[in-house]
Amino acid sequence: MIRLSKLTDYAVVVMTAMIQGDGGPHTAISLAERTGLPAPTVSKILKLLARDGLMASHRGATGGYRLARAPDAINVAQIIAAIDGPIALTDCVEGAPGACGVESLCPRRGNWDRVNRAVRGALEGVSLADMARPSFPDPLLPKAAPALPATADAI
Amino acid sequence: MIRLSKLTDYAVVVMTAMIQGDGGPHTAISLAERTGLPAPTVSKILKLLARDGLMASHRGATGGYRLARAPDAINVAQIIAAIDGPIALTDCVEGAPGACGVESLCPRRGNWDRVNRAVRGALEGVSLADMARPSFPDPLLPKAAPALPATADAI
DNA sequence: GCAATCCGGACCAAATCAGTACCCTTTAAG
DNA sequence: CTTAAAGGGTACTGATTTGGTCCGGATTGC
Ligand code: FES
Ligand code: FES
Repeated sequence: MIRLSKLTDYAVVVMTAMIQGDGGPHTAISLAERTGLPAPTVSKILKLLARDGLMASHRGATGGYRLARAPDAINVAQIIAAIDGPIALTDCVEGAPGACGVESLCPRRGNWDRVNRAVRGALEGVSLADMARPSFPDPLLPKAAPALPATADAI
Repeated sequence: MIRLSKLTDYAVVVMTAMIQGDGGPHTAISLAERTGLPAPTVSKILKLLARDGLMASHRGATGGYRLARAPDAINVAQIIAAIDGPIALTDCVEGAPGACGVESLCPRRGNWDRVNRAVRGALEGVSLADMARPSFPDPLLPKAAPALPATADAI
């Protein structure tokens, strides 16, 4: 299974929790209470998100975090990049020499970039606003990725 | 970084090495020599691929492995599924109750399926034949995923 | 000044993964 | 029939990554 780190999952939970509140700033502790996640973990996530510019932080006595942009201007790719680092599936990515142990023998160094690009594009097609929609049983896909004709659901 | 397991990377290396040989069966040891990977690891990979029907194996004295299908009839999603298991980015996928610890509080259970579908579609758009192409500096994307307007290359 | 809040990093335990080894079954060659 | 060569399966171990926690310091409002 291509594991997305659990922290990234939590990040989406926290961010959607912020959407549902009013526009005011949210403190890390209040978000932890509303999401049921441990407070230090929430704090860690918020810090990572703020570092990448997805959150606007305000220090001091009445400080807190706010979303830096509108929910539909934030996509899943950005959240993943903030928590897990750049989106690259393999070690043999473009700029890293010597990362892959067999690169001297492997004639296909760099072709994973095509895969990376495809995945990245798919992730950019899903916004935070999409994730925040309460539930949608129908596969209407109003603004998701261009819906390849997925061969089967269970691959 | 969304890590794809290193074994999956190796699987593509091994499979492309098979393409470049003649049509005859390849033994695990000969493939290990040609790819520079340790023999037990190659054997393990081949076993996994054979179990999922991507390889045709022949036992006995003159046995070996062959590709079960043409290179352009095998896509990256299938290889990943064979090595890493089903493609699902998060623990909170459709059929797993209790997998995610916060599911009772999280109102968005199941929305990750949209992301999963998008990624899966992107992966299905890249075939093994694409990966075997010696090198392609141009982003023509002859048969890759429908190319969303990627915002930037460095996300 | 004081209290509340964010900031940055270090730290540890648990889970996962890569790699290896072992033994069994199957098949073809001699 | 016997033997050797190859895949099939499983179990084990060390290394790596991850999730989660903690603490001291900086910043702002009351
Ligand atoms: S360089 Fe890593 S797979 Fe070839
Ligand atoms: S159920 Fe897992 S994120 Fe909500």
